[in-house]
Amino acid sequence: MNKEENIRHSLSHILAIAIKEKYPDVKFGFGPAIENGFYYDFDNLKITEEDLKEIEKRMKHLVKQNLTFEQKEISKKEAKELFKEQPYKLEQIDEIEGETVSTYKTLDFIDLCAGPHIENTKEIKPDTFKLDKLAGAYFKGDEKNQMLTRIYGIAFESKEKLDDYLKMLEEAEKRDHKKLGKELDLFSFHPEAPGCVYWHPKGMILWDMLEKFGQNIRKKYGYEKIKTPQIAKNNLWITSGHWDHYKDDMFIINVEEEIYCLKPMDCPFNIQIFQTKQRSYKDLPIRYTEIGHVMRNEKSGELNGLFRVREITQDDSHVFLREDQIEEEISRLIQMINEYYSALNIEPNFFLSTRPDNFMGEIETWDKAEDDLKNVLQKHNINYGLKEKDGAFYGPKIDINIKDALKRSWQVATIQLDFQLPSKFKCEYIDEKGEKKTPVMLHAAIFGSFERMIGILTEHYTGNFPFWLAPVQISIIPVSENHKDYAYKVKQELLGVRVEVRDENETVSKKIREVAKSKVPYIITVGDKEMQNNTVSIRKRGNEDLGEMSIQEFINLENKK
RNA sequence: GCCGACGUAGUUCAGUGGUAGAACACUCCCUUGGUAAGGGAGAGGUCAAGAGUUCAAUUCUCUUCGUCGGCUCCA
Repeated sequence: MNKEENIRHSLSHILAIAIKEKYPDVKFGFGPAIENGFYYDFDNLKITEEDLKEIEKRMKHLVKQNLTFEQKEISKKEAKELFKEQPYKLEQIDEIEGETVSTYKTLDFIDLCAGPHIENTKEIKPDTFKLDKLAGAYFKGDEKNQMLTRIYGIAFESKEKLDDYLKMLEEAEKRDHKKLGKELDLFSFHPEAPGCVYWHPKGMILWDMLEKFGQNIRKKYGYEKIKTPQIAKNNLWITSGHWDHYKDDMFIINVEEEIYCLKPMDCPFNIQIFQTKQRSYKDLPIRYTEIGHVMRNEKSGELNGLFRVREITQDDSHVFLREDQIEEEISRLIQMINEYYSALNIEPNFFLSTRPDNFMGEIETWDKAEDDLKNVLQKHNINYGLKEKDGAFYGPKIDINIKDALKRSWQVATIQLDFQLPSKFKCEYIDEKGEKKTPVMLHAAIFGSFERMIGILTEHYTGNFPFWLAPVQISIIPVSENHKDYAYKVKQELLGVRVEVRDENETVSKKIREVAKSKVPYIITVGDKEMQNNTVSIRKRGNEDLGEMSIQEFINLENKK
């Protein structure tokens, strides 16, 4: 434990004291140190963000009193007597191992807490922390439990570090894809279709380029493109097991007294295509890829810009294979993922997600599947985190997460190893002995969804998309009316490049300003000089003047990269 | 879904219990231009929607919808 963490932990304790003074009847939950600060959960606390200011003031006052934290181990029996009015603390006492529990005392406030804390609040400078925001949070993170009121604070060792953090938040705001999406005219949302994206022409270029980029790589790895229905009868998902797990989150339509669903995922359809023929072991692996439009009724509070939508477009793949092909095929997928993300200049963070509580099938099968995934990760020397119990109900997964501007982690790519669905659907192939066998299935998405990926990329590049992705690649600004024709001539020579000619009746400065704000990679200016020399003057995004050159010189320059 | 904050012109935002404001964008006119805003005029709003309190509500209260930050969830 480092000092900063001790400070944060101690501040949560001080927060509890300040709250207790003003709201004597509160019940205390947990109050840990977290990244960038701390929080404390309270029950029976009705409070608004307005009140936080006063509490923060009181905390600063308390900190200045040079208060001490006295640690004391007491017996569980003693603790239960001490915390008899505190139901959440009593529950914690029962869960702590051993005969004694640790308490910390400051003034006359005693908290159940393993610590450690700093020794004295004089180690905390009042200008290094502040209360941040309010949130509801379920006790122990379980939806079935009571929702407590959580107060978040941010705290650092020094004012400089706090200021750096606040500055990072400010910068993150500028990178926010929801803001950039509006400014760069990429997409919009409307109240009539919450969680569904309206793609504008410029956003659609990003989409199309990414789709092409992805499909080219998929082709190279032997994937064949398919397309499957948007709605289907619910028995399909009863068979797959999704109905049991997710029916509340599916969009359901009644048609002629039957129940249809908007498809929430593509897998069963892929299986049905596999089943249209008798398959030989020699046919495997069969690799399908699909741009899958799936609809999931995500809870309203979970929607978040492009990161969490209800209408999701996955770059989905399903591979049917023999057991002896598992490692090789997963290796190929990892290779493919690395190829994608290195081209996008993004570092993928790998995770292994293991068997959830509501799993389908046999534990032995799961253990083997998890081992298979581990082996491949190790073979590729990949450092991966563990997401325990976070697998799909039909199989464990390798997930790839990427952080947004606010450093929140979002799952993008996923590789899922599935022994369950093929057998649920009685999928089979004929092996070399002429016997029927059930294939294994891999589910994989590389972007995850186009929506989320475009959100992530927008924040990653702060809207400064690389040349190949930029919706407008070059803006040509004619200096005056007389140079318009030449500007269009230059445009014609830049065949296959997304070029716009800014010939509206405005000053050059103004047009430069507008184009620069729209983050176009290159600005070409043409006037008398260029017309005479048959050249263009080029300015690169970021205000770098490349000077005058011929169009061919410019093309060579960009191609070299 | 839950907790909290927010919702005023196309956009970014002021503002008020008594006829609704700016900047940018838009339209028109002047200007024919050399690297981040040339000048002028005009148009544009049921102040998210609904209900209540009030002589009067964009402003106060409640409900609904939406957005954001968390929690939960994420096949």
